[in-house]
Amino acid sequence: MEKSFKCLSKTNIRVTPQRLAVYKVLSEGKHFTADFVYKKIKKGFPSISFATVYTILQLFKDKNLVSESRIDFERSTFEIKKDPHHHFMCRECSTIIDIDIPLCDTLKNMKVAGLTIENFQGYFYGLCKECKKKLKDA
Amino acid sequence: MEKSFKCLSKTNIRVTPQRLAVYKVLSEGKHFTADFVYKKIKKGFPSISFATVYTILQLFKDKNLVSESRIDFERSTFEIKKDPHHHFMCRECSTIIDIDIPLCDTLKNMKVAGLTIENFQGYFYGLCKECKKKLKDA
DNA sequence: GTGTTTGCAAAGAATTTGCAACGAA
DNA sequence: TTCGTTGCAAATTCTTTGCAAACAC
Repeated sequence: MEKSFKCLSKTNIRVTPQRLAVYKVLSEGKHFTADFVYKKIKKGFPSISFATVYTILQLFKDKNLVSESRIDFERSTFEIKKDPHHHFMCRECSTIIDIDIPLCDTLKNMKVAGLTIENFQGYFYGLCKECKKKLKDA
Repeated sequence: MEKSFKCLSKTNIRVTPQRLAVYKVLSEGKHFTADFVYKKIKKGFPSISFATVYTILQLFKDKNLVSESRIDFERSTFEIKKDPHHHFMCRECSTIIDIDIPLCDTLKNMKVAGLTIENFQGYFYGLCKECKKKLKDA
């Protein structure tokens, strides 16, 4: 019936209000810190605990429902798992943006010195459109 | 006279034994955590403080002498700054290995939605040769 | 000499853990 | 009922900070 509910039960985990709440926040499609997810849920669900949010995010990662990124050195961000893509973070406003460029073949089929590559994350840093404008005008 | 000394004074920072020590450890060319650098120095220089190591690593970063990587989500690693390259980390033994493949042109000259890309880090995850063998034999 | 750097201990921030109470199946 | 999940508070880990003493130039 409900989409979030389906996604969760599909992975054979027990569906709880807390898990649904975390999943719904992430379903907005952006990149969120654990802290942000916690605060957002807290509003409509005051009894939720920080530790629970962390536990759930970890569980979702294990079940391949979400992926974690560390483009921001200070803290992890989480997003609903989707097709492989890269990330950009603005050095001014810290906004994280998806970059949907295909991996070039050298990267995709890479075999280096016997390494078995299972996963690749491209992190791009720089200035977003708005911050570039702001800095130029200043 | 000494190579490390030259590298440091070149950037107009004061040359101290602590800074030389940190620089020498990093000069081994691998990827080290702050903790590792601290412990390594501690042996021949027992009075050195953890805070000093962090301060120095930060300074070196500012002066473009070293670069920081967060391929390991848990902690930062530092290495002497060199030509742009990527990193691989083994999911079994956590070893970090440089990957010296050229960026393909799509990545290098990328302009996406008005973003100004200043820096790019490619993080690869998987199994190193040794761990792959170990797992296969087991 | 003087302003910078160090060492210490304490603070901070993100994340994890132990455990009793609670709740989904 | 039963075992998995939650909430809480405390613990851990990494990193930073404030400040007086020590030191490079």
